[in-house]
Amino acid sequence: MTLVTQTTSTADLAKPKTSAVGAARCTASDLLRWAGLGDQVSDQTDRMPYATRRVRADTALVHEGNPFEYLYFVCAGSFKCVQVDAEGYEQVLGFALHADMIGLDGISRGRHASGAVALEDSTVAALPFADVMSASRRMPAIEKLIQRAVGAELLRRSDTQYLMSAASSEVRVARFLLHFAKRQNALGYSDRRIRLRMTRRDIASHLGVAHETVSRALTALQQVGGIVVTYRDIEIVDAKLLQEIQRVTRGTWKGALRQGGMAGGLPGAMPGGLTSRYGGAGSAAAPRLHA
Amino acid sequence: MTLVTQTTSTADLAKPKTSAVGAARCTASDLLRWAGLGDQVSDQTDRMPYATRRVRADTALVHEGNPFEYLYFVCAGSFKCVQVDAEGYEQVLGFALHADMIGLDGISRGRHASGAVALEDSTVAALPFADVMSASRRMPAIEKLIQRAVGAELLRRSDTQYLMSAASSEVRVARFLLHFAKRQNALGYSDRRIRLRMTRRDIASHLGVAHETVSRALTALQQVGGIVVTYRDIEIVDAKLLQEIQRVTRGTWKGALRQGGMAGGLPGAMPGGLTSRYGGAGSAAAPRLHA
DNA sequence: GGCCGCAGATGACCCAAGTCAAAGCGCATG
DNA sequence: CATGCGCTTTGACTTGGGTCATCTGCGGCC
Repeated sequence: MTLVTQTTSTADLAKPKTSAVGAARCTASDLLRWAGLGDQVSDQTDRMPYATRRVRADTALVHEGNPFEYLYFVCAGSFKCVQVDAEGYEQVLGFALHADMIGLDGISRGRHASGAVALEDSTVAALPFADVMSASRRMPAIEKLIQRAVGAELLRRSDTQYLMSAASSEVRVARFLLHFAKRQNALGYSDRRIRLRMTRRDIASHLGVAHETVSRALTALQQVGGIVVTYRDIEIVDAKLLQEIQRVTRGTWKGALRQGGMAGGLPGAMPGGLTSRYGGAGSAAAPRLHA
Repeated sequence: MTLVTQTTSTADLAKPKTSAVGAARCTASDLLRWAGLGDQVSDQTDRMPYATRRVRADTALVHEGNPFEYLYFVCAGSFKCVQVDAEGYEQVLGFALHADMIGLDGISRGRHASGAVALEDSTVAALPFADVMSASRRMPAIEKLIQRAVGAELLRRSDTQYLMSAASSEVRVARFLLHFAKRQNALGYSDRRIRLRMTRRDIASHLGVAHETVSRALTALQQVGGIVVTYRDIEIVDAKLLQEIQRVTRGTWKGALRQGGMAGGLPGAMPGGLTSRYGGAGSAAAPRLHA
């Protein structure tokens, strides 16, 4: 789904430079600090100014197919990385958060293999690739930064394949949430409260399911007491349960948890529930939103 | 599917060094030539000897979780890259062919995020990562080699996500075949005759479907005249048709080809055939392609 | 040479999830 | 403040493909 027509996004893409709504300067030291390599900062790293760009929500930072010139380091905000197929459908390859690198997939062919669209107003450092390479030859800290970025990117791709390898949609969603929480946690945020910046459609595309299915899966996970959903705010109330669900690659997790391991059984609100499809008998305390 | 128990593969994994059935030496020049960068060879690149290892079919070159020390360059043969999940199921992340690099995903954490198992008797060059990095600092050709390897790896991952983003299993298989043919072609082999070294299960795992479904999809693609299947030898007899099928991301390709574009309809060998499951009311003029 | 085991193909059955439809809500815009 | 569009959720219906089961054929092994 998510047929790309002339939505706001694409409309904005048309205007060349609109996406940059501001510019500033930062140095390699800033990069290192942002990347959590603050201890590697030396005085020489300070003499490497790079431009930063502000990118408004829903505008493209990188266009698929455009020449590869810059690597972008996410200083603030978040992006979705997308490919549009021949039929015009948008495939979400992944999400780039703070301290992630965007554009690495342009290295091999000199053209960006995927596009990047801001999910919120964001700031990136634009690093001319040639400069980065020469800098990394001179400065070990920069080399390390690049290595880490590349490694992280590869890991993210593996993780995505892991997400999509799950048979059940609820398992995919559970994995996505846990994975997302872990990434947020690594950035210093809570690992219990997830603030999703992307739509259900984006998540669905990323997981390879229909967007309605994502909705249903979230509802189901909420009904068994694993999470509390408030629009794009997700609170993980039973990480252990999610972990159990997430482990199930084949078949339905209900069966697996029932008979097999499952530490402490299912939490409170579910006696014989989950019958019909997703909890059937409903009940389970009318989950008010807007907590 | 593909529950990893004590199969031959795993049994072999147990024995430490068994996988290496031979060793030899090669130089950086050899690497560059293998990688198609022969014109970059200079006399200084000759002074970099690396060990090569022979890996027997069904034995592991890299074990998931083991310390990351070497990058492996595939000199001959092919591998499957796998992750084993908590339940013991094997997920095939991708296939490494001649001139591909194995082990890059160990960079970020210092441990291999995935394993690699030889699909046939193969030969790799084992490159100590530290050496590679220092060499690339001194020799632009090596730096380029690494860059290309990283870029190629990232592209392969994108391609995999593209494979798995297709809704229909037949489309996934069509994409896989075309993708595989293209890779073989880039290595100088025919782009019409595909010699699969992996089992249907491996393919199925890679595509995220059941292995029976891969069988059925191959049969279906054969019945519409797109390919001819002889065990693990696949001949692409109508690339154009496969291309059309491959484009369809959502829904069934039959519908899409019927009504929509589809250059010339379906080829000869299907009068009323494919009725039961795969073709429905048939009809709609069956003009041959093969333009 | 005969046996065993695994790869592959195919049929039968059924359910998870895709598709279509509709309704509520929120946010942006004029 | 009114309007409208898109995000989200939920229901009903349909089906692709997962699962289970069987059969064949090839290859390795004793």
